[in-house]
Amino acid sequence: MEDNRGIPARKNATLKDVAEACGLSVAAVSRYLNHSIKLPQSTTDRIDAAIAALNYRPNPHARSLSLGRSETIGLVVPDIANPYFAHLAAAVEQAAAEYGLGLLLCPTLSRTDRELDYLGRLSRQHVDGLLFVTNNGDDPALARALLGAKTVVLVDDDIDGTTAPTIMADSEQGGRLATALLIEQGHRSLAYVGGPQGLSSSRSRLRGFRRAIAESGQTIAIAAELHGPYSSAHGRIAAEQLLALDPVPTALFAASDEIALGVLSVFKQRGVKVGVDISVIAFDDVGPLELFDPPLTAIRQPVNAMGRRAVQIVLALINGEALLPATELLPVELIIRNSVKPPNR
Amino acid sequence: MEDNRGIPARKNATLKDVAEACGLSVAAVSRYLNHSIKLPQSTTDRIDAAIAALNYRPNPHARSLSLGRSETIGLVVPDIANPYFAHLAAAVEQAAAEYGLGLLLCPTLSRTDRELDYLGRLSRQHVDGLLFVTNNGDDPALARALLGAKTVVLVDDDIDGTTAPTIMADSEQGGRLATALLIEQGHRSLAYVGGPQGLSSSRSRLRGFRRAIAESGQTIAIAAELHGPYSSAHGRIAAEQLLALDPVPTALFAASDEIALGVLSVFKQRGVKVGVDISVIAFDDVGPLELFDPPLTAIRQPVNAMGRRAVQIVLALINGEALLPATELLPVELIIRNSVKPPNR
DNA sequence: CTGAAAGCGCTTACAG
DNA sequence: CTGAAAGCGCTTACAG
Repeated sequence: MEDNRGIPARKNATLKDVAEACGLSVAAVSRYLNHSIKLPQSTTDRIDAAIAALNYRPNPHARSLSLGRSETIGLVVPDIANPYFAHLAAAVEQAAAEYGLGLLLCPTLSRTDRELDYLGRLSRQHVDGLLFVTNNGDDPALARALLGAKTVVLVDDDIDGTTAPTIMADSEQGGRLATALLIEQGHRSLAYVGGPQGLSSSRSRLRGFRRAIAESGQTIAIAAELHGPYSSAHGRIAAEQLLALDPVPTALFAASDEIALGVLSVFKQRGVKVGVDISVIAFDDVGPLELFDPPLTAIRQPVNAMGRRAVQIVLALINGEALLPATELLPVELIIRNSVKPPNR
Repeated sequence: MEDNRGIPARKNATLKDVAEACGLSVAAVSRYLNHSIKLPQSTTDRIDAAIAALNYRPNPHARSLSLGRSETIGLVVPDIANPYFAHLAAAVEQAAAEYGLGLLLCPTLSRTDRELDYLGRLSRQHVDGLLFVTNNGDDPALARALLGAKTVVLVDDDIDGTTAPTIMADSEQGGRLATALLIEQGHRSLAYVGGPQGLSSSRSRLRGFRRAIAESGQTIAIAAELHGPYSSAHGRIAAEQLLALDPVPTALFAASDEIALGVLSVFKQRGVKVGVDISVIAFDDVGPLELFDPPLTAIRQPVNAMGRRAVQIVLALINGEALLPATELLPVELIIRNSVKPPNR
């Protein structure tokens, strides 16, 4: 029993130190720690005491090397500064921690080379699994690289030509709900300001948009269907385009919060009153939309549920459990605020 | 030379495989890879070819175990879903990647036990260094644990009684700039809605607030100095308190974006017009404040510079370089928008 | 059940 | 300069 208060340990205790301290073999202690052995209470007490006295904690690298896994997963996202991904990361980390997994952050800035690089880390067992969010789902090189990866779950979007399990929000239903609200409020000239044309998430939101129109039984003009990155820059460009239209549509559905931000900033700048001159509904609902001018109506993505579910599935994959259904769609929710009003023309 | 297109490698190539493939010892290849040897061009070509053919990549755990370091740092933050920390994480990750360091995400939800746990991971060499953001800087247990940690840099706030290098924004200057703007616009009754009283960041912002008042040469009433967590919940409570005052102050300085969000939501709910009934200035400037109603004036923290600088310093610490000045203050910036106007009473 | 020993895949002090 | 070998700290198949 050593007295080590205050003084930083000269050297970390190893399993060997613990074993010696209580007169056992390292194997016995290791087995005890990994719950693969049953020992008499008196012995386990001795081990616990030695661990406490020596302040022993296993070296994770030795463990990883020996085990061939790291008990760490990676979260591959385009940009962690984006509030949507930040929320996703928080949800993922929390779920991962509950399952004893560490989380390595892998932001790609949407660069395919970085995405491939992180996939490489997976095969080197740097991480045991990867939660993969990409805006390059239409890149064949990515799809090819993904084929060899057995413990990847796609989040938020799928990738053409892969069979990896996928967790997504029900984007089509979201697009449908959003558009139905616009129609219900009386709008008859609508625009879709979408994400990248190649991405399934944006295609689904567009499908929902069209479907709500078809289902309405009304004569609705589709003033525009615009595509581009899920960015505020794209939102700004789209807003300019819409304002140049004649007539300007009376309502628009923006496929992400970020796009809506860009749209709103142009409208604000040009004096276009949201909810009066034009109604706007967004998709994601992660920003402080309730504080916007006016508070923004949006479709809320189930970020927490998606993060948690993705962790569960990657863990099942890591443990070699039976294949799960290829794609899971999680329900979205309509959050009504003040940016959708009946048209005033 | 193997043909492995399409087929996932049966097993990852090791250094031994590479060495055998080109008739060298593992030591030679290892040294070459670590740049601690000079080999003839013909030899290095052979090695490079073998590495490419076998698709060799070093096993990071073996390397870490052998080296006693992991080339990974951890970022300890209260909550990654908070936009301020999300931006910080993005900046840190980018800088870390440039220096070849991985980034492990360590969110604490401000729980001291989790903070201590992450500190433990550091001593187990799970990570080589830690960038540490905490709201518990006044907790003596934390300070004690930090004493033994040689490769920690404190970010954003310091911890009482530690000597760890610290990177912070110049909060006092920020508080001073913010308050000076309010005074300059004619306000004579001000409130400070601050962060936790025990935290140096909030104390500094308060110091700046008082200093600007003292320096103004005007007679200024300090209507309130409120303290609480850097959260929107605290902002909401504070807003209620301020509105209950008689007279209500004509302007307030909120010590974080989050606090401002809470304040604004109460004001919105109660019909208090920001910029008309009361002026508001925030601190952080990471949210889309320009889209708020009205666009929010704020002090901008140099998040990118802080993240980058913190990585540089932790790296210097890891490399055992000479101690650097204890605390670095990075300059803040006043971003004028529309939430501060002259008082109308 | 238990322990001695091999093995995970690297790095590097040491001897040639 | 170069290679054989030890060592990093675990886990676990194997033999007792």
